[in-house]
Amino acid sequence: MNDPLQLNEQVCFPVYVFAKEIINQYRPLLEALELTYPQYLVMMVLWEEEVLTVNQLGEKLKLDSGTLTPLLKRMQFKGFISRDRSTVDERIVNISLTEKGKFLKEKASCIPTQLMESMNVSTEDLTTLKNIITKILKK
Amino acid sequence: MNDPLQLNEQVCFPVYVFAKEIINQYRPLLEALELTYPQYLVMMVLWEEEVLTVNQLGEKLKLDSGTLTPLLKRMQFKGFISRDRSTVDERIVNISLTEKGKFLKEKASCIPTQLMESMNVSTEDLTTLKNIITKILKK
DNA sequence: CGCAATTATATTGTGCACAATTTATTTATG
DNA sequence: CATAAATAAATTGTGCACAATATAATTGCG
Repeated sequence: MNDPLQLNEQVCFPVYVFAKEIINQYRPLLEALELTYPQYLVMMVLWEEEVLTVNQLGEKLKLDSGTLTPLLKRMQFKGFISRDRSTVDERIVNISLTEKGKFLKEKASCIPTQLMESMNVSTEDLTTLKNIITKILKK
Repeated sequence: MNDPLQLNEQVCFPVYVFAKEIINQYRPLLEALELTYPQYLVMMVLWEEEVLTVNQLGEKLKLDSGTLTPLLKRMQFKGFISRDRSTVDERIVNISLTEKGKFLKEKASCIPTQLMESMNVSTEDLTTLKNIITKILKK
């Protein structure tokens, strides 16, 4: 009988390493766009929706204001987004794309394909992976 | 045709969220042992091997000295490990368990089971997950 | 209306994670 | 043997990630 307190026995450790490895694969591609991986996630959400509150971004990306506030300030400083406090409800900060931010989508268009190539995985494994993880996360 | 630059289309995003979620599930369990997740990984390796250099730890855990040095200092401060510069080769720092560190294994023994319960996943999905990820990481 | 509870964001503090560089030691080579 | 190259940790700096708390605005209830 194997010791469950062994690294090899763990499922969580490969997941942890894999997540880091994905971000490392993204890094050089995103560097060309002056984005980090979490910042790229923010951009993806905004390319879909244009305007979102900090809260809504946090719900979609599973990040809290302690992470998002400084991250968004850095993105604002780089000119990709603007942060505007709502006049209707002054507690709310609306995040929207600048023109520069909108244009960035074109430059990013090749990234998903490039990443797939660099990971070199079958589409089948990828869908299985996604399905299982999504199922688990639903709880 | 779907836009590949949409969050829903991504496989990487669920992996990223899942990895964070795993660590969040561990957090309350590990807090009782005064360990963080990366520190727990170090302990697991040392429970298997007793003595390892910083480099060897880094290879097993896929972490570099910039991460490990301060992390190991915190673990030393808490009294779980000792850090001893090798007399044979003074570049090397050997990491070993203290008595307190060895005893901690008993307190940790219930963690794998508890975590499985809190995640509430079938063993089957878990093995599939592990197999796919391990296959990808081999490259 | 007035004030307590709630909500939205920001701040503070700790701990990774990693790139880039530095320091110290060891090894290999001319 | 001297010194250049390589190796092992440590340091520095940036950027998450999250807990805990603070601040400010809004809502709801007596």
